[in-house]
Amino acid sequence: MGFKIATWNINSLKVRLPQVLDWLAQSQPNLLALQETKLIDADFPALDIANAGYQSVFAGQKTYNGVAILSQLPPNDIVTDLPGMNDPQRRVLGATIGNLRVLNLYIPNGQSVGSDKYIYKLAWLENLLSWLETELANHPRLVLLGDFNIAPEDRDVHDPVAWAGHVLCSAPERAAFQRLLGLGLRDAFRLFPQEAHSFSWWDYRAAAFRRNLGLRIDHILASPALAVDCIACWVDKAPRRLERPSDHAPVIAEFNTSDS
DNA sequence: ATGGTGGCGCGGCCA
Repeated sequence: MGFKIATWNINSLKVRLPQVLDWLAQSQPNLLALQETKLIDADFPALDIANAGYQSVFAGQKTYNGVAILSQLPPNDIVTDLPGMNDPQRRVLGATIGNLRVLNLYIPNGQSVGSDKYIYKLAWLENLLSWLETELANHPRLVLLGDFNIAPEDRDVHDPVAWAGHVLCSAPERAAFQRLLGLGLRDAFRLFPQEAHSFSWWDYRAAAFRRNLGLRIDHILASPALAVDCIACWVDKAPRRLERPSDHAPVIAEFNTSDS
């Protein structure tokens, strides 16, 4: 038997909880990483999620950010910060689940190239890269997943000319993504043939989803020892079609269970 | 059209 892991920026878990519960029931992932929960921990709907068969671990804050991992097996060795960053923003959640090290990330958006938030994003990525060297050394079977707020290549962008050099597509952001791949991580989505114009996020404005004007910024990266077991990866666009959707769709990766 | 929509929370920030 294999297993499925997923990531979904749900842009408020309070609003989207019914959609998350429906999606869990239909898709039956072994693990779902959420970003932008926008809930303090005291308000996290752990009971509703437990009734759906999933344990929860979460690092929340009011109004902005917030990450959570829902899993069928218990999470251990939980981490909620990048080492060396004293950051009140809740964007990181690491846990060991079964024989898998899971790092759920809500990478900063960056707002616009050159802004303070963009500088923060690049510094954040530097800290992430340093941390990952240690994490990968300690955990051969590691998955890094979440909202990266980076479209790695032009084929991940509906209009690469219009987006050229802009935030989410700029050269320093893409270089940071390539350095993640340089650590041996594999972009699960690109391990397989995919339809052209495959995206994971569409702006709420200008009927972007209907016109498929999107970006692929939500990713599942697998360490070498895990990537060899990956058998599929896809975007599930169905939740983006619902009434009052998140602006992101879930991304799912499926793996064969390793013998070793 | 230098805009547009959505969440939070009630004015303005963030995406």
